[in-house]
Amino acid sequence: MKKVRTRFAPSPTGYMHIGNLRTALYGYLYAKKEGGEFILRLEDTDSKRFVGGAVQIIYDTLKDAGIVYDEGPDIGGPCGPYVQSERAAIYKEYAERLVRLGGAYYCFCDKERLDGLKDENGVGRYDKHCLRLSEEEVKAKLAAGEPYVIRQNVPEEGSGSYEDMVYGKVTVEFKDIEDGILLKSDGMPTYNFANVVDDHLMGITHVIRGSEYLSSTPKYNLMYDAFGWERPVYIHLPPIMKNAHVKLSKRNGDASYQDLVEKGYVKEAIVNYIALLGWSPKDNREKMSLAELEQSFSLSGINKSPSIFDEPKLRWLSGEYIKEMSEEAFASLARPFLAKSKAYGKYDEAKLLKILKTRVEILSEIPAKIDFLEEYGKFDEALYYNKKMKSDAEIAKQVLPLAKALLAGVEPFENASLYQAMCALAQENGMKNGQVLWCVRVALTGRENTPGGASEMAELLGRERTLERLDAALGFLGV
RNA sequence: GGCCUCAUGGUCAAGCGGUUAAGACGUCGCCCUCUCACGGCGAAAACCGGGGUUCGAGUCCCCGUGGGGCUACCA
Repeated sequence: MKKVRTRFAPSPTGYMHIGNLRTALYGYLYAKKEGGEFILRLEDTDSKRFVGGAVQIIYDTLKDAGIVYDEGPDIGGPCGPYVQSERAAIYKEYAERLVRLGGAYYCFCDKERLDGLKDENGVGRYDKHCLRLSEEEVKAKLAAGEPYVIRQNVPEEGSGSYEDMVYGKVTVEFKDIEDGILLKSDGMPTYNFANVVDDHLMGITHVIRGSEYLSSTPKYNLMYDAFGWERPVYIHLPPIMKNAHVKLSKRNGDASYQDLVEKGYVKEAIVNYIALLGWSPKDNREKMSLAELEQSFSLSGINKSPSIFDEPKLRWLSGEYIKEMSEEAFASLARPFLAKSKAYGKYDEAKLLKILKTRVEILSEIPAKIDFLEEYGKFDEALYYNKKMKSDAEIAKQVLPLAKALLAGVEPFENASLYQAMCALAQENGMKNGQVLWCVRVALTGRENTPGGASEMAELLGRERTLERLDAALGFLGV
């Protein structure tokens, strides 16, 4: 059995979007699962689309996501170079060979003639005009230095079929395929050609790519056949959609991997989530580490239909990862976001992290959750009202002075003892625990919702600030 | 327009001729509870339509409808 070799062949034209990452992930997972190799190749044959920095983003993203390749531009390998723009001579040689084999031909048609072939809707295929040129004519034109391209010679009759691992049998009539350009006039190959040559030369056994190539695969097979090369196994992936009609893409400003990380989604959750977009394991598990994915990945679990990227679910997964994370791991992930809060550095970090851990799903929620520690000012008395607690501003006027006196002396000034003391206070005054606790919490924070109860908030603020705020709250109430 | 392809709750997604049509997210309700959250329990919610095939169809076939893709000297 031949060793499995898969590849991820992105075009460095910008950010790495989720769909791209998933293609890379599946290629990686399949190779790992089969004990094979995963290769990174850069498809930069279109100089017009080159975007500076895009290559680095690809390296960084893969590395960050834990997708490691065995061969690639930056690490080398036996089939290099792994950058198509550095392989121009190779494509030229193979294109010429394909011409000799009858699978392609030189074409000297200019733009005007080509445009003339199209109808008012811009539809119309090449008419094989230059295929009829004699060998001498071609030689003469070449010698005269006329610009040319090399076109694929697609049969006018018959059809091509192949068995896709996820979509099953796909057949396309040759008459529906145009004689596409393989080698451009600038000497660079088009994707259609480079991809075939490279996949063969790099020993790729399984081609994993988006479904947009489903119907053009027969023409690639025509080339494999003409060269006498073994066709790879094809695995086409359904698209990931932004909504029912639009594919997820950076062009639309949709979330890229980097964006998601910056928003504070846990990386492992992102990888986990995109693995589940278009694929599911036999046992239907959802939360899986990369290592687990490597174990359970299977082609048979790949779906055919497009799936919509659902941020709420990713959010949930991210929260799951946070909850089961160690304190230390959470601390290091949370710190940069903690630093964005005004409260940063002014409170016991361990205590902050503790109350945050079960309340945060994405790290960027952190600042807003603790800003009340530093943002405090007059607030609406209506906050004291709570039907279930049976509390309101009037109750607060009674509770707060008592609480202030009490809290001045509680030792230690910690959650448990504070809670106990406040409950005792409630009892002594014939009140419900909630009446005291609710009022104190509101007085201390000025917020309807806070990441913890009255006693936790008090501990966090410390005695001094707690008493200050109680005073201030009393002042707001006009007491 | 032509060609390829897809179609189970709002979303992801099991199912691969016989099921009360899983599960997860989200939503809603209840419990826990010092708010929020966590945790626990529960509910609502789906086989695009029409023809076949079959004793029996979400599952197979055809047509329709709707979606996506390709139809570039882009990948």
